[in-house]
Amino acid sequence: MKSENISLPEDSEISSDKRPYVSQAVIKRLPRYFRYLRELIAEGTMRISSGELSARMHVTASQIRQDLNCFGGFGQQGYGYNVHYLYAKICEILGVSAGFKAVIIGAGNLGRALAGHTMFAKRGVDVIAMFDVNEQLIGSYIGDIPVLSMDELENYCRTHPVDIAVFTMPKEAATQVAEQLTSTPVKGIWNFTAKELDLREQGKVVESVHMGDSLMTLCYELCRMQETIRDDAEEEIK
Amino acid sequence: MKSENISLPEDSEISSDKRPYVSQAVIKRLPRYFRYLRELIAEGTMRISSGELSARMHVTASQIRQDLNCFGGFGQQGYGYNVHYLYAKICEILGVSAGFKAVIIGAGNLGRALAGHTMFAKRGVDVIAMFDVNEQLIGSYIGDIPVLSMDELENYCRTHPVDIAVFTMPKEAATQVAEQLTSTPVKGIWNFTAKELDLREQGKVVESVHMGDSLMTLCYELCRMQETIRDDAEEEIK
DNA sequence: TAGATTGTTAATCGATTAACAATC
DNA sequence: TAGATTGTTAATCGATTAACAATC
Repeated sequence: MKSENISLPEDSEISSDKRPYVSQAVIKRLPRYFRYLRELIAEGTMRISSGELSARMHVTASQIRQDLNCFGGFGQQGYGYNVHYLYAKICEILGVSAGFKAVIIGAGNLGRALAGHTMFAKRGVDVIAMFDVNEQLIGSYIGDIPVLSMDELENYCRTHPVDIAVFTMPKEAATQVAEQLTSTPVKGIWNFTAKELDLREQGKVVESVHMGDSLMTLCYELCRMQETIRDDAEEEIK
Repeated sequence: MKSENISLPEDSEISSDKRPYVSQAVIKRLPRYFRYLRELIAEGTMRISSGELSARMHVTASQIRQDLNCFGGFGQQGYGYNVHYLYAKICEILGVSAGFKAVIIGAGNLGRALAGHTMFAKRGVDVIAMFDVNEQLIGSYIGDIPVLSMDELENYCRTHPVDIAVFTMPKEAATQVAEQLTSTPVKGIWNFTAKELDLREQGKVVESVHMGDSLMTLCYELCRMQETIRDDAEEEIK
């Protein structure tokens, strides 16, 4: 940063520069960069150009450079990008080293599938507890994660540094649980229920995994495919 | 449709009209319409205008009309949309009545979570079998879905009308299983593994649920939120 | 008929791609 | 220095919104 004697303009520059608008389109692509960079590291690749990466990821080199430059100049002209450095930067942007703590609400199959997944650890998220209404499960452990009673949820979240609540309980409970979390430090909901939640007013972020929507997109594509086959067959007859 | 005596121009019109380009952006929104229409039906609402629906869904009325008109004029001037009719049309577009059959590959927690879900039935997809390598599970039932040996997968898919394979097994197996499916009638892969699959050359559609990406998006938002809080605090000090 | 609301065209906005000067 | 590749600006492309004529 250039040092100037007049500090006022620089100060105001920082606060406006610090939060440049990054479009949702770019944000949604960041995790994909994260995955590919991990792959490159696993392969032992030290450096990569936007051109090489674009070939691998099936996107344009231009887009890669454009995306990365939303957050700063991570590359070097004539050289490309240092894989380790770029990965570190992406991790920083995505909060991998932020030490976020999560609880899973619902210890059914889905909750257990997530609890047993390496996904959280890979992304620096620490799952510290699970909650369920099932008396049979309360007190047990899934891996090394304790299953606690739903009755304790609110109190637990108030007395522990929980950042994220993962919603894997039946969707009927979603609204009520969301309410219980209003006065806790939980700031993010990772929602697997079909219920659409809007907690912006409570100052919480909701990220939903709409599995049903994904399935329907697949079905749509299958329909189009069948149409194409049928049309081609008709074309044949002609 | 207006009837004309000269039929040739009409014929060519149909084949070019039948597959109008529908953007990915529109396609990704269709399942959301599906969900809101189900909600309206459950509430007993018979008719809705694009304006009312837009308020509910937090999108513009213009977008709703634009989206729906990609597939045809489902509304009526001065009236709006008949909820049941529109729902039927959306179902048709999304293949809800196409009778797609699916198999789930991997009877672990995730596979079982999906098997027990109402999601498939609601979308007209019939899960007819599950597959696993675990001898303990083979021969058992999850709900009314039989768990079969992975060894039988290829043969089963060849002798049954399977449209969709759901990938819930460890990601290490993804490529190999995809290969096993090449010569089967399976045309769609619903992929829950972190492995990126491109099976366009084999004429298959892949729809992936990248849960890890979703989690990272949430973490990104949490980071931004914390930044804002910190910045506001600094602002306070000044 | 008058009012409402669609279907559709035109205007705007944003995101992607191309191009190239800067620079390692 | 010459070659390579970034960072960034400008051009293009596509998606969203606005507007309104058509029409129920």
